[in-house]
Parts: sequence; structure tokens; C-alpha cells
Amino acid sequence: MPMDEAPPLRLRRLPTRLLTQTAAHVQRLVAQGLGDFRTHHYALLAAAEERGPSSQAALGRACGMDRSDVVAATNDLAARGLLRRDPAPGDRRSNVITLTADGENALRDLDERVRRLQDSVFAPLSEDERDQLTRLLTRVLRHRAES
Amino acid sequence: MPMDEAPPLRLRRLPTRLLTQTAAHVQRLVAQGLGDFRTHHYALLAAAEERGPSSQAALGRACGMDRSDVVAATNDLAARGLLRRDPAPGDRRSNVITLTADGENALRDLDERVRRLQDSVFAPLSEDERDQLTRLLTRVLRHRAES
DNA sequence: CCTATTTCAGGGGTACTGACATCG
DNA sequence: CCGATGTCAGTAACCCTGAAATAG
Repeated sequence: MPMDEAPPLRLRRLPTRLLTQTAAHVQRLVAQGLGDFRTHHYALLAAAEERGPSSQAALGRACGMDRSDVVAATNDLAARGLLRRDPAPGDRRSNVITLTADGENALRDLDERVRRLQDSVFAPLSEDERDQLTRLLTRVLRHRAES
Repeated sequence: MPMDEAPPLRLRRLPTRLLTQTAAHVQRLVAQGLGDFRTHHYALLAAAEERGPSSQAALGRACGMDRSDVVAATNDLAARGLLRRDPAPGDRRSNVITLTADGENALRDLDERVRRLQDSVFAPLSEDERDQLTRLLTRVLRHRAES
């Protein structure tokens, strides 16, 4: 059959499409590089470490995660002994999520994996260009938060 | 509880995370703006128009779509009378996908919706900055194709 | 009353895998 | 035999909705 697989002009430089295609590619690589962790797991461990003991709702807001997904990811991590879920003393609705020693070790390992992933995914970009990309995306995201 | 919802430092400027979060945001807006069409539908209509009658496999490659998803999207569009699926005369395995007049009208409508979506999503960016973003993403994607 | 937290059940769009029959 | 095409069934990760029970 034909050997021409040129992308449609309309799509080739369509920013929204480029964004979603690139994101799909990146998610794929990240999923592989994270082993048996998901991005939500990493986000939650990182937030728990940086914020210290917090409620699930606070962690979810910090990570931009839905409450439902916080529950599921917390279940996973607690089952693996990477964090503890205790009833909050002052508020009987909420839990206090605390990182365990194993959780800290796992987080350090994930930090290293994530660092390597950035280098692998954004290999074609210079340091400056990665910063550019970061800034551009941050502004688009901030626009969402303000709408 | 606390009013601090500051994103974890590790995540705040992590390029892969920014990329996926921005993509999620964009996909939501696009899904709304496209009405009862999906991005695959638009991609297929655009490819069919620009390439003329083609096989499903060729359209799928042009759009970076999986063959399975081409089948599903083609079913939808054919059921709505926006394209025809005829057996290929020279190759009894494959079909020839042809845009109908209704399909062309739908495509023109979608073109306009998509154009407006770019302006809405990337409102905080100047023309130059959108081009920058496009170029950066294109290079990351090209890196995938070459790996 | 109204809001907030946790939890569950489930759906939706996207990307993909594996299998199959068909055909070149 | 190998590879390509179309089709189908099903999975995976992520994002989201709705509802419920509980509690501030």
C-alpha cells in the first residue's frame, strides 16, 4: 500500500494535540520507569514527606488529586507499609497520614527514578529549553486555576 | 483543617507532571468544545480529507492512532454518515475510507471549534510563546519516533 | 442547615495488548 | 512462512461523578 504516513496538516502543529500526544508518550515512559508504583503513589509519598502528617483531603489538594484517587492510592501504600493511616485526634472525620521509614526509603528510590526519567524523556531539550517548557506549562495551568 | 495546599516542591516544577496535568486540563476543555465528537473523530476526518480516500491502516498511521481505535472511530463516523467504508478494489484485506459531503461539513464545523479551543486554552500565551511550546513539544515527540 | 472528610461504586476518554481470520 | 489488514475483547492508568455515612 502507500508509504505516505504524513500527519494531517491540521494536526501536525495543533498545540492541544501535541500536548496530549506528548503527555501520552511521557506517561508511558514514566509508568515503566516507576516499576510497581503509579504517579499517584509518588505524589502522595512526596506530599506526605514535605508536609508532614496531614489529612487525606489536604494531601489530595496539594497534589491536585481527586479524593477518590487519594483513597485508592493510600490503600495501596498503607498495605505496603509505606505510610500509616491513623484517626485524627482533633477531627473524628479525618485521618492523619504519616510516612513510615520504609516509605521514606521508597520515596528516595522514586526520586532517583524520576530524576532519570526527566533526563530520558527530555533528552532532546537543553536545560534552558526545559525551563522554558516548564514555565509555559505552568502559565497554562495557572490560567486554569484562575478560571 | 489547614489552609495550606501548596503542591510538593518535587512536583511543582516537575516537567513530566506539568505535562500530564496540563494535558488533562486541555483534554477536558477539548472534550467539552467538541460536543458529541471525540478527538479521534476529528483526527480521522481531517486525515481523510487531506489524504483523500485511504485505508484505515494508513489513516491510523498518519494520526498516530492504534488500529483498534481506528476501527471504533470509523464505525461511529460511518454510522453518522460522515464517511464511507468500501472494500478496496486492489486489496481484499483493506477498506477505502472516503469522506462524505456531510463529513466535510462536520469537519469544517470542527475546524472552527478547534480553532476557538486553542485560543481559550492558550489564552495566557502570546503567539510567539505558543510557537515556542509547539516547537518544544514537537522535538520531544520526534525523539520518541526515533527511539 | 450547610459544609467537610472519607469511602465506595462506577463511568469516560485515551492508549494499548492479544488474539483471530483474512489476505498479499 | 512472513507480514499486513481489519476486527474484537479486554486491560491499564488517569480523571471524574454521585452518593452515602460521619462529623464539624
